[in-house]
Amino acid sequence: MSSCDTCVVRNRAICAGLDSREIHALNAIGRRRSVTAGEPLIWEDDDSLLVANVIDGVLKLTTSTEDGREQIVGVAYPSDFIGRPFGPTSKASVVALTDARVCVFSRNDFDRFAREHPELEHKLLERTLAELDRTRSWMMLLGRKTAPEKIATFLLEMSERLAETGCTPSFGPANRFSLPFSRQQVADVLGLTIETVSRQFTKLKNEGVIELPSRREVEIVNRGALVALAG
Amino acid sequence: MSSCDTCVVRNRAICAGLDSREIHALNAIGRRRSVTAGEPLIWEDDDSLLVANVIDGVLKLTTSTEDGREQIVGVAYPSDFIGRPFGPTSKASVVALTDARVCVFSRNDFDRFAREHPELEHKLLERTLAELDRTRSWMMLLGRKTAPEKIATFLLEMSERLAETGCTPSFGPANRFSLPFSRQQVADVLGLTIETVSRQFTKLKNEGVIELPSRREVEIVNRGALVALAG
DNA sequence: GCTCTTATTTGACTTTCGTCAAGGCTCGGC
DNA sequence: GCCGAGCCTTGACGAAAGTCAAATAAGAGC
Repeated sequence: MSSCDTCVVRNRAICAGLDSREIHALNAIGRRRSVTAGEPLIWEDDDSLLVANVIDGVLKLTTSTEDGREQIVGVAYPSDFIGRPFGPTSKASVVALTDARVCVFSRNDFDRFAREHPELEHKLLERTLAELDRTRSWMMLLGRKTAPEKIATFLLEMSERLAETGCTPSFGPANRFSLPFSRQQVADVLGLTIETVSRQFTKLKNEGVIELPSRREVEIVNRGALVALAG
Repeated sequence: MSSCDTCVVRNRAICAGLDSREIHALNAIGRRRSVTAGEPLIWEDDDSLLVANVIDGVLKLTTSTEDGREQIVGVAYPSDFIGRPFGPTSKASVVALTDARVCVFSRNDFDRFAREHPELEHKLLERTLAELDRTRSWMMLLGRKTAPEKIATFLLEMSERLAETGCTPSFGPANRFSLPFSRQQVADVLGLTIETVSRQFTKLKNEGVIELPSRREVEIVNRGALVALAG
């Protein structure tokens, strides 16, 4: 039995739509790998040339300047695809935010397989287009929103994306969730400093918009206010 | 004779790789359209549901907040693909920066055609992946770079992208070029205000890094300095 | 339960960039 | 060549967010 048969993201990842023979072939070139929180999967500039599907956990995609400033340019959740098939490798690191399991492929193997399976390429295309949309709306946030707007937008996005992840069919956005990010990582997503993030969180708490039961936990108390603040 | 036969971007756009029968079929569902500078091709939120290839000219992709702040989230040059095939339409406007010619398709027609032509989907996938890379590196700029760094990076990128456009094989980046952007539009690309852009341009001119022969013309005098400033 | 390490919060101060307000320059039309 | 509308530049000022420094709190390991 191939590990794909028991894969929890089998029907949501790009593998969906492949028949059992194809799945078997794909399984033959891939392997499962666990990554512990904080561990890198791909380094910026490395040419390890691998791509992967996220099975479980959350990973960040980052780019950095030489002097160490970091920007998180993407976040990968279960069923998301990671890496850069075809053409040049992109200059981004992938690091696990939580303990994670991924299904990795050598880029060459994956490229070859994909070229032979249009249905897979189509799934990948749809996913990439959706990711581009999301990335572009994040550009608006980075370029034009104020710190309070950024924080509000971020919390709303989190409440949606973390709700999707669950196995139970989601009933809309979650009002309470555990952030997969530290304060510094939130800052790296939003193009802010850790101090500004902290101050904005505190401000929202004092205004009764959110509760912060622990460092990573967030509870949205007044969603309407958050939506209004998001701009 | 189909208009594709004389198309100047025929070998660079996603149409490349299609055989003459396929090109004929694609030609049948598309039509050429001219857009004058400033004219919109797609409105944010409109469901005109069209996609297009850029033949000639430069167009901007923008998103806006309700209160009128604008962010340019992409720039389309000749041979680039515009629009959102498959799935929901993305909330972005497309407006011509210069007079432009595009080859437009109804989204439904295009989707159907693409699903039947894996080679075209593959080209589109490669293009979308490349665009995602570019967009992500722009996120780093928006989130983490200072105004001087943004301006320097912008000028270097312009000198590269505008060089590619020419018919003659490009000999590296152009040192003198005509910006397809007004100052306000440069500000909208970089997440700055028009005043800050103007001040930074003036500063670079005073430092002898660039020359500004006219409003839209830029000459890079000291590329090394610009690279150093870009961070 | 205690201690140590590390993340987070908070405060005071600085810097950068945005805002507001003139003024000047271009370029297209005559 | 002259005129005028719209862009662009410049200056003075203010506000938002960054920096630096210290205090506090939360977990991890014992």
